[in-house]
Amino acid sequence: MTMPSTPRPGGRSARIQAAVHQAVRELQKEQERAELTVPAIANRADVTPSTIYRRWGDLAQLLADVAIEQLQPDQPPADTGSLQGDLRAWLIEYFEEMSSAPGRAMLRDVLGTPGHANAGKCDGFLRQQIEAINERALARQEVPIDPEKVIQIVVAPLLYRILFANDTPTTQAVEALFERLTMPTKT
Amino acid sequence: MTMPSTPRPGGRSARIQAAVHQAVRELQKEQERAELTVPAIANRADVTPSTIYRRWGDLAQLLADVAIEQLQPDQPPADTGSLQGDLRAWLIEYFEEMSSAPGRAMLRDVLGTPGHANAGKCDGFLRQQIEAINERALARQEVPIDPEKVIQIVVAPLLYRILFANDTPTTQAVEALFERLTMPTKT
DNA sequence: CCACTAAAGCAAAATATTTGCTTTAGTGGT
DNA sequence: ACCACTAAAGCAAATATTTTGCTTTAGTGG
Repeated sequence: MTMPSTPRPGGRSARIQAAVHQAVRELQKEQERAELTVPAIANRADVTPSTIYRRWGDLAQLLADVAIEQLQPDQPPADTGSLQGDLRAWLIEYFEEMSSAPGRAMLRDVLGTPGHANAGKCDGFLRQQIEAINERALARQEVPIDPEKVIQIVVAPLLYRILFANDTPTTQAVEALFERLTMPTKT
Repeated sequence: MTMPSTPRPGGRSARIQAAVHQAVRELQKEQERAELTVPAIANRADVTPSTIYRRWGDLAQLLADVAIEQLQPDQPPADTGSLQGDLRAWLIEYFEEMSSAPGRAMLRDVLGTPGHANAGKCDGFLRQQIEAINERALARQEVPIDPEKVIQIVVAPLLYRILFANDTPTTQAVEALFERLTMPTKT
């Protein structure tokens, strides 16, 4: 039932994909976006451009693919000893990352791409992390929080500010929204 | 103090811009995005491609420019007789538009583009419309609503769903969030 | 070890983008 | 009304990119 994302996971395909992804990440750090071109990436990855075009279609889709990979959480949220602590710490860190220039670029790459699959994964990752926090909370006999609520009350407004208002939410702004989660009757 | 967006508003520049914008809108309706290319647009607009490249830089920026123009409200929100009615009606219509395929495409074009100026305009338009509703409310002796609240509580979560969850919010979903605005103590 | 297949390489062709220079349309001064 | 001036458009040659048909290679299963 496991449909592998690459038909031959252990082999050449995977190596090429890794090389191309790494080339993208390297070049993103080294130069302007304007010079981040498919031939340049192919060259750095020691691959022919046609390989990239055939596998990813175009630059936008490749960048979205790389962005998603980087957006994927590599660690579970830190354990601070309580659900509230875990959630607060994770939210602060998450929005610090998303407000940064590279974070914004990743969001652009993911949202600017036609296929919705990528944006959907972002949502998935977010929920996974919240679930992970909830599971730890359950193990501690705490009462879990509705992930949907976290997203609606904290995540969505902050992403709105980053995406539409070009605002960089301060830690205080994150905490202010966080409070609404736990003190639902307060304004 | 008015810095004109085009240096010679009444003249050739404006005509060319109009022709190019219209060409984009026409072609967007007629064909796939893949065939929506700068040379094709130039051809339809009876303009040389280099004009487009020099004025807009590339396809993405041109599309973002056109999207912003279309996102700009052409009418003030409908007058239903009360602030709540105006706001509810406007929100429902707004999210119907944004959930549609063309609406999503416009959001993609705007958000996928590096310069943040465009996304910022979206936020501006939104607030303008809310302000317009508030001004009418004031004229009716009603108490206005904080635009920031509307955005945080209703707009941001719905945009999140459209952008990240590929969800098409129902009218009921819009209304459910709308209620939170006016009944702040309820869940 | 051999046959099979999916994906990569290669190179030529097709497209798109950039660029230097020329031409045109609008602006302001007389 | 004319003339000089300028910003933007047109044009065409030079580059760069993307696409494509075919060949080669690496991994898979028998």
